[in-house]
Amino acid sequence: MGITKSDFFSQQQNELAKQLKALAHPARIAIIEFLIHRKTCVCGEIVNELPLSQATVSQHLRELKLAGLIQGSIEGSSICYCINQEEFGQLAAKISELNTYVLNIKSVCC
Amino acid sequence: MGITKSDFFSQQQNELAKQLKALAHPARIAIIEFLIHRKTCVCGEIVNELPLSQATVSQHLRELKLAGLIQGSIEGSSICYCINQEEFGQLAAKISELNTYVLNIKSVCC
DNA sequence: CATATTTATCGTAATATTGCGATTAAGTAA
DNA sequence: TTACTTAATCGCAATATTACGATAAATATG
Repeated sequence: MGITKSDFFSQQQNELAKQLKALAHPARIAIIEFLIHRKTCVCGEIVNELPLSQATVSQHLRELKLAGLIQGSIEGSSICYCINQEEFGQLAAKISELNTYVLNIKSVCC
Repeated sequence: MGITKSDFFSQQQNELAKQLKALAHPARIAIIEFLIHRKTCVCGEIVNELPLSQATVSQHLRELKLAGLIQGSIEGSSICYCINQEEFGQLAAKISELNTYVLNIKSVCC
C-alpha cells in the first residue's frame, strides 16, 4: 500500500512523529537555525540564505507552520516568521523525556 | 526534481535530519517506546506488539539501525534489539541545545 | 492607475517512503 | 537429514516528498 497506518498508533505518537517529520529535513533545520540566529523575525531573507527556489522555501515554511513550529505575521508587503517557542519547547521536552527513560536502562545485551 | 539537495547543507544539518527522520514515524516511535519499556532486549516480540507485518517491522528496524538509534545482536535463532544509548543521547542533546537558543529569543514579532 | 515587490499556490517530474506477500538465509529441533 | 522458527530481503503497488517554473494574490511605490 504505502500509507502510514496512523489509526493504529496513539495520538501522542502521531503528534510527535508529525513534529519530528517537520524538522527532519536539512533545509528546515537550516531555516530554524537561521530564525534562531536572527533573533528578530525574518521573511524573504531565508530565500536569499538558502540554495533553494522561492517556491521550495515557501513550501518548507508551510510545513514548519503546519507542524506548529513556526508562526508568520504580515508585516507590510512581506511576511515575518519566527519560531513558536511554546511548541518547540514541547517537542524538546518530549525528546528529553524519552531520553530520561533511555538513560535509565542498564544495558543488558548488545 | 525531487531529490534532497544534501550537498548544500552542512554535515551536521544532514546528520541531524537523518536521525530525526528515522524517529519521525509513529511505528518507529512505538518501537523505541517498546524497547524502553522492556528495558531488557527484545526481537520478534515487536512484530506481535505492532499492527504491522513482519516484513514492515523489519524494515522499520533497519531504518532505526541505519540511523544508529538501535543495535541488534544475534541471540540463538533470533535477534535481540536495544536502544543505542549513546546515539540517542546525542540526538536528545542536539534538540535540547537548539531549544536553549530558542528560549533565549525575546519575542519581537508574531 | 500602472508597476514593482513579496509570498503563496498550482502543476508537474523525479525520487523516496510505506506496506506487504513471497522468498531467502540461518539457526534450532526432531 | 528434514522440518520448524526467526528475521532479512526482494519485488511490487500505493502514496508522499522534494524541487522548481509559472502563475496568482496582495501590498507597496511611482
